[in-house]
Amino acid sequence: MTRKSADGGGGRSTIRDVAARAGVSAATVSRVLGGVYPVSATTRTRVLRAVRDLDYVADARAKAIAGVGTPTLGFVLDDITGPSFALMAHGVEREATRLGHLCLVCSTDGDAEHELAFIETMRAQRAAAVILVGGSADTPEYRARTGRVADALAAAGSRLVLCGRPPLDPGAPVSVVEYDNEGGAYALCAHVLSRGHRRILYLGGKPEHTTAQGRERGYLAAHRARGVEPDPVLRLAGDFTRDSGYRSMRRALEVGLEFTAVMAATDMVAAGALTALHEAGLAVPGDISLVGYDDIPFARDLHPALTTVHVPYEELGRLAVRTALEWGRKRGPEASDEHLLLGTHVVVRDSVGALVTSSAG
Amino acid sequence: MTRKSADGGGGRSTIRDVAARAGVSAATVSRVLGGVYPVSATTRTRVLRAVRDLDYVADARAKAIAGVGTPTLGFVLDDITGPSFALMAHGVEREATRLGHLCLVCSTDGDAEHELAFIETMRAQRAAAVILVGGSADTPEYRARTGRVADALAAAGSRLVLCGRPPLDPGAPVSVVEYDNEGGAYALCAHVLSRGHRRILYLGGKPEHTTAQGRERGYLAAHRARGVEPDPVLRLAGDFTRDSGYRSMRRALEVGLEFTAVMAATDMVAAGALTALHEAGLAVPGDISLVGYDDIPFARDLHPALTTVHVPYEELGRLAVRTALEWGRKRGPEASDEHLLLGTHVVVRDSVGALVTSSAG
DNA sequence: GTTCCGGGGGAAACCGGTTACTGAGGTGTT
DNA sequence: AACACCTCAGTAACCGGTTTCCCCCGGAAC
Repeated sequence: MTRKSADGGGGRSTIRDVAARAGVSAATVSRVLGGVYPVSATTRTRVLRAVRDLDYVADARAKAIAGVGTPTLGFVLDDITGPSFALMAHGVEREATRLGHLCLVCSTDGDAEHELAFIETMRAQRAAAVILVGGSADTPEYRARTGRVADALAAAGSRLVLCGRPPLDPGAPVSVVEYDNEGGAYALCAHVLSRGHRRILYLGGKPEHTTAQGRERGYLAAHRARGVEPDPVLRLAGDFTRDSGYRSMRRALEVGLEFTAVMAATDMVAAGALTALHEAGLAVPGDISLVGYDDIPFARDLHPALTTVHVPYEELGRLAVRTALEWGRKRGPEASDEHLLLGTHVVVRDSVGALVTSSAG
Repeated sequence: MTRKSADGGGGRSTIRDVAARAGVSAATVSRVLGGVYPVSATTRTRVLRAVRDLDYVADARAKAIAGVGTPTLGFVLDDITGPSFALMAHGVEREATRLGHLCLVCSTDGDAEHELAFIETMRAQRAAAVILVGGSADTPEYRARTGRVADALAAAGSRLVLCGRPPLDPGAPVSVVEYDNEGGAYALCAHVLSRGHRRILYLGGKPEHTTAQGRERGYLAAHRARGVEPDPVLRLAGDFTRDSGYRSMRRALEVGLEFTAVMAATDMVAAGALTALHEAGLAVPGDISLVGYDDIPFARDLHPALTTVHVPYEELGRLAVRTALEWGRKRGPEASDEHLLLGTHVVVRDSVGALVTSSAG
């Protein structure tokens, strides 16, 4: 018994098995399944019968190689566990399947090496596009290497999309869909400053991380626009996790830093910081004001509800795939490298109080 | 100029392009890249040179069809946005890539139709396994249909894995990796009862949802074990979102339900409920005690920190892929349908207080 | 100087599909 | 009755790889 088994439904059957069972050629089976080519009614039913009997499904890889496959799209993120990443991932996935694409996903845990490797895999998969979600370390080598894979992808007719990550060097064949990271931070910090605060503790991320950098820039710019020089002592590095916020806050309290407000780089960080503040017996916003960034769903369930910056993360993800796919369609003329910048807005809740100064300082 | 361009790096080149450029046959290129077959040093360098010049990467689909591809594994979840789903997804993804598999992902937003369609797509992709993550509506038709796709997958040498979802009818060729949903709820509820509470409001999920059912069973069983008959009025349906918790809690308060503690079906629901309680001026746990389920990272940042049930979600995801893949390996002998049940434990924080009754009730 | 051996590489078959080309058979027109 | 035309199905080439089979050629052994 060869592997060309004609058993009823048992095992992976090929189009030839179906053809044999229906007493026709493989081409005919393909045509019946494919749709448009004229096939007589009796043949069609015989073929469909065989297909059903064998529970046949055409091999998608073979179809793909023949040029009629479901297109695929790869996307990479740091860690699906982060709420804002999850939101973007959701947007990407929803829009991709809406447009009939499959999603290959990979998380890197911040490992640039791994990211590059995955992109290479996507190139091998002939993915229609690769979407890089979330910030990254921004070293010159990194930009150069990412630029190179962007070139490789472009040469293969694919496309690299940066989603929520700043552009590479100009000229790199990438599409960029990001939000106004710095502007959001600026507006948020301005809000805190407008309530009278002057010593605002900034709980940041990794110094080389682009998202952290953008938010810190906004923090600094808002200060300077008000004519207050931010104290460098008040800027703490960390990462974007809840635990980092908790630890940083505790340490700040222990070493006796002086501040009346805290601006956390993310809502997660803010959540950890809030817990540390509570544990220290400090009231928010009575004693200390606190703001976050991202407006994750949970932000409003913290106590007090967290004032933060809303970022249209899911929309960002959707736009990333739409951009990638549209680019692929109209490639011909002079497909300029798109760069979309979505707006953010601060959502004021209950976590920042007005600071009444005894005198006009 | 035909499409067989031999340009330097520009565009998708085939193995034949590389062969032509290196002045060898396609077979030789394949052998150089493949590894083991003896190839002379000079030929090897010539081929590698051509590969580099053309920036050639073998088409993964073609390799797959020839039987030497990177295996793929599909996984389906309700909504990546839910923290516990995200945790499982992370586990699945990490373990899959650790074992050298690619991940095709799809979220269904609870649409069973869509779930079935995706599984069919995975069958066409010849996925090594398909992992269904999270609960589902448990109707007889659903079990029957899922059983059928499980059969189809099994016939194709693939495998369906249910992760965090109860088994199908016995005999269905599926692997199950779940946690003790009911047991966790039982322990949690027992804890609340042990602090003196007798009227515990249960904020549940959709009645047909298996996860919701399991937790409710635990709630009921704990009551009965204590000899207290739970008041049906205290069981509210909803879904597993924060908003649902908020709304249900408000409504419960408005209609004047009497209770001294709240057991939310998930931490998300608990978070919404907590905010509603705060807004109503009720202290937790002073006036009302509150517990959740899932132990999502945020649970400890609520105020008060939430007592809840810890579920090893990430481990669950990892185990799901390991189970699936091991099954595929040892298929021969008498690959019994595995069923793993992971334990949970309640983590006591600050959200439930002791109820002092005026007299022994 | 033959024969034998084995290393290295090419031709061709194969994986599982699609599709351009070809041709058989039936119908309609003059 | 002859011819054109249309419908439908089969043959074969192709997609981009891998692998089997076979041959050629150089060196060692006799």
